[in-house]
Amino acid sequence: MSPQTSAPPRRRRRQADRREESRERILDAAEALFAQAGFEAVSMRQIAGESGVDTALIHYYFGTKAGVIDAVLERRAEMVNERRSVSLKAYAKAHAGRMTGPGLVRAYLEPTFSFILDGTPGHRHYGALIARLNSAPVPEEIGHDSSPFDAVTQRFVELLKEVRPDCALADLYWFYHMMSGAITLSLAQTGRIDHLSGGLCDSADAATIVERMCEVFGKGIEALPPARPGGAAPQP
Amino acid sequence: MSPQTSAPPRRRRRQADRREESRERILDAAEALFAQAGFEAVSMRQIAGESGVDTALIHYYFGTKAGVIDAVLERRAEMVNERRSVSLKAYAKAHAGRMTGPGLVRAYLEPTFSFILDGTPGHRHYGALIARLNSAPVPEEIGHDSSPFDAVTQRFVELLKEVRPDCALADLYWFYHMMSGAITLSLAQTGRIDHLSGGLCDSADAATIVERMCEVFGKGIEALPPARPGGAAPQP
DNA sequence: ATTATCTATAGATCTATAGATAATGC
DNA sequence: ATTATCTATAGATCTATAGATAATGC
Repeated sequence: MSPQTSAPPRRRRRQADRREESRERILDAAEALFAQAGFEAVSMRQIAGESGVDTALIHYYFGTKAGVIDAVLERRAEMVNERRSVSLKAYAKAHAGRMTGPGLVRAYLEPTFSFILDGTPGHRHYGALIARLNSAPVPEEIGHDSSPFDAVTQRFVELLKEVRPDCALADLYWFYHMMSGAITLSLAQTGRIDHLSGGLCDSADAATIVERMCEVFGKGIEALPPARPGGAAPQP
Repeated sequence: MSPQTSAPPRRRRRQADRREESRERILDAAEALFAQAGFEAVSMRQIAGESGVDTALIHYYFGTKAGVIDAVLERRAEMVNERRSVSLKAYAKAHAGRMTGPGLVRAYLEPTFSFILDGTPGHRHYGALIARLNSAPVPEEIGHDSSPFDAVTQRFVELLKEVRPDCALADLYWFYHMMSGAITLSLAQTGRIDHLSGGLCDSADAATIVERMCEVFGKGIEALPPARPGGAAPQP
């Protein structure tokens, strides 16, 4: 049944292909190891061992260890970000003037969870890695130029403001902060909630997490207080 | 103005005091460094340097590097946990039969935030450290026997069940998971929300965080769905 | 006599690079 | 001629311990 009939359809791989394959193998291994043990706990030798190349080759492609994690993050960051951005834009357009808390929350969460938790093992490792980075102080030398993410976040807060125009901006940022914490812990996939719940919860069940988060945060945003006159004056 | 008049009131410190002081200095330095950079990124030499002792002394007191972080965590864990436990018990007793979402959430959050975020710098470093550990896979070799924390968490979920007896237990665990994420990110004190909000939010403002969380999660718990007949049957 | 602390160092890493070699590209 | 890959190693760590020394305790 093997299609050995015709001449081998793909000839010896070209350099560009081998290059790309080696780079990907290195990044896959690094992504998994960094997610599992943290950047500092992983050695170049381990990455080399896991990916079946020599440490010298990793340096050849990525320069330094910091270069490796930068490449790991860059490889997926733009796609997540782009999906979030598109989803928010679509929701805002389709529901202009009648956006709801749960609807807006879902527009933000859906692409995140479906891309990362429902993706390949590599995507899940990436999620666990950014959860780690997100819980560390911001100027962490390595990777993580957060500016593209920040733009989408600002847009999300602007839309929150349309759902709750009476709220102080600071409180909407706090609301985002809470959601962000819940997202981060979910992407971390630590297995703690599975253990705590005696198996009732499954960290990998992205659909359920999204539903519960839409409910809780969609309703929760209604509970934010209206801007207090004593507080910082909303911009006129 | 210096009270040089009387003979030095405290005589040469005894061994037990010096021992304790050295241990504390080491733990303080380690706590701060681990919180800032993560366990693996910190060397025994750094801890020694920061605390003004030799690396050999750290090994003398704590055996290994893992022993150091164990001691760092143990030093504060019980107090946080005890405070949470007492607070929950008091709330449950005072409001038996008429507990509310916001009230119960506050009973859980208050001791956590007032103890850690409003404590000494050491307490805040401890908060940032457990935030890091919380975002890492669970069997992390080091420290963190979570069982005492787990007991209080289980109690909290039981009380949630009294507020929302119609909910599936799994969904109450998911609710706890979301809260836990928001707590974790708050304790991490990464400064991201301060930056994102252009200074409108202050990560160190424990009182505001607690208020907003009580509002959002106190209301949010109302949004959880009632147990679905198709789902796992609630225990009779 | 015991305990706290320091000196010195073994032994095992780890990152990074220089330089050789083999394959592909033109 | 260029590019991918390996060999070998320099140089800088890092954890941990053995053994000496100084102070306290009894």
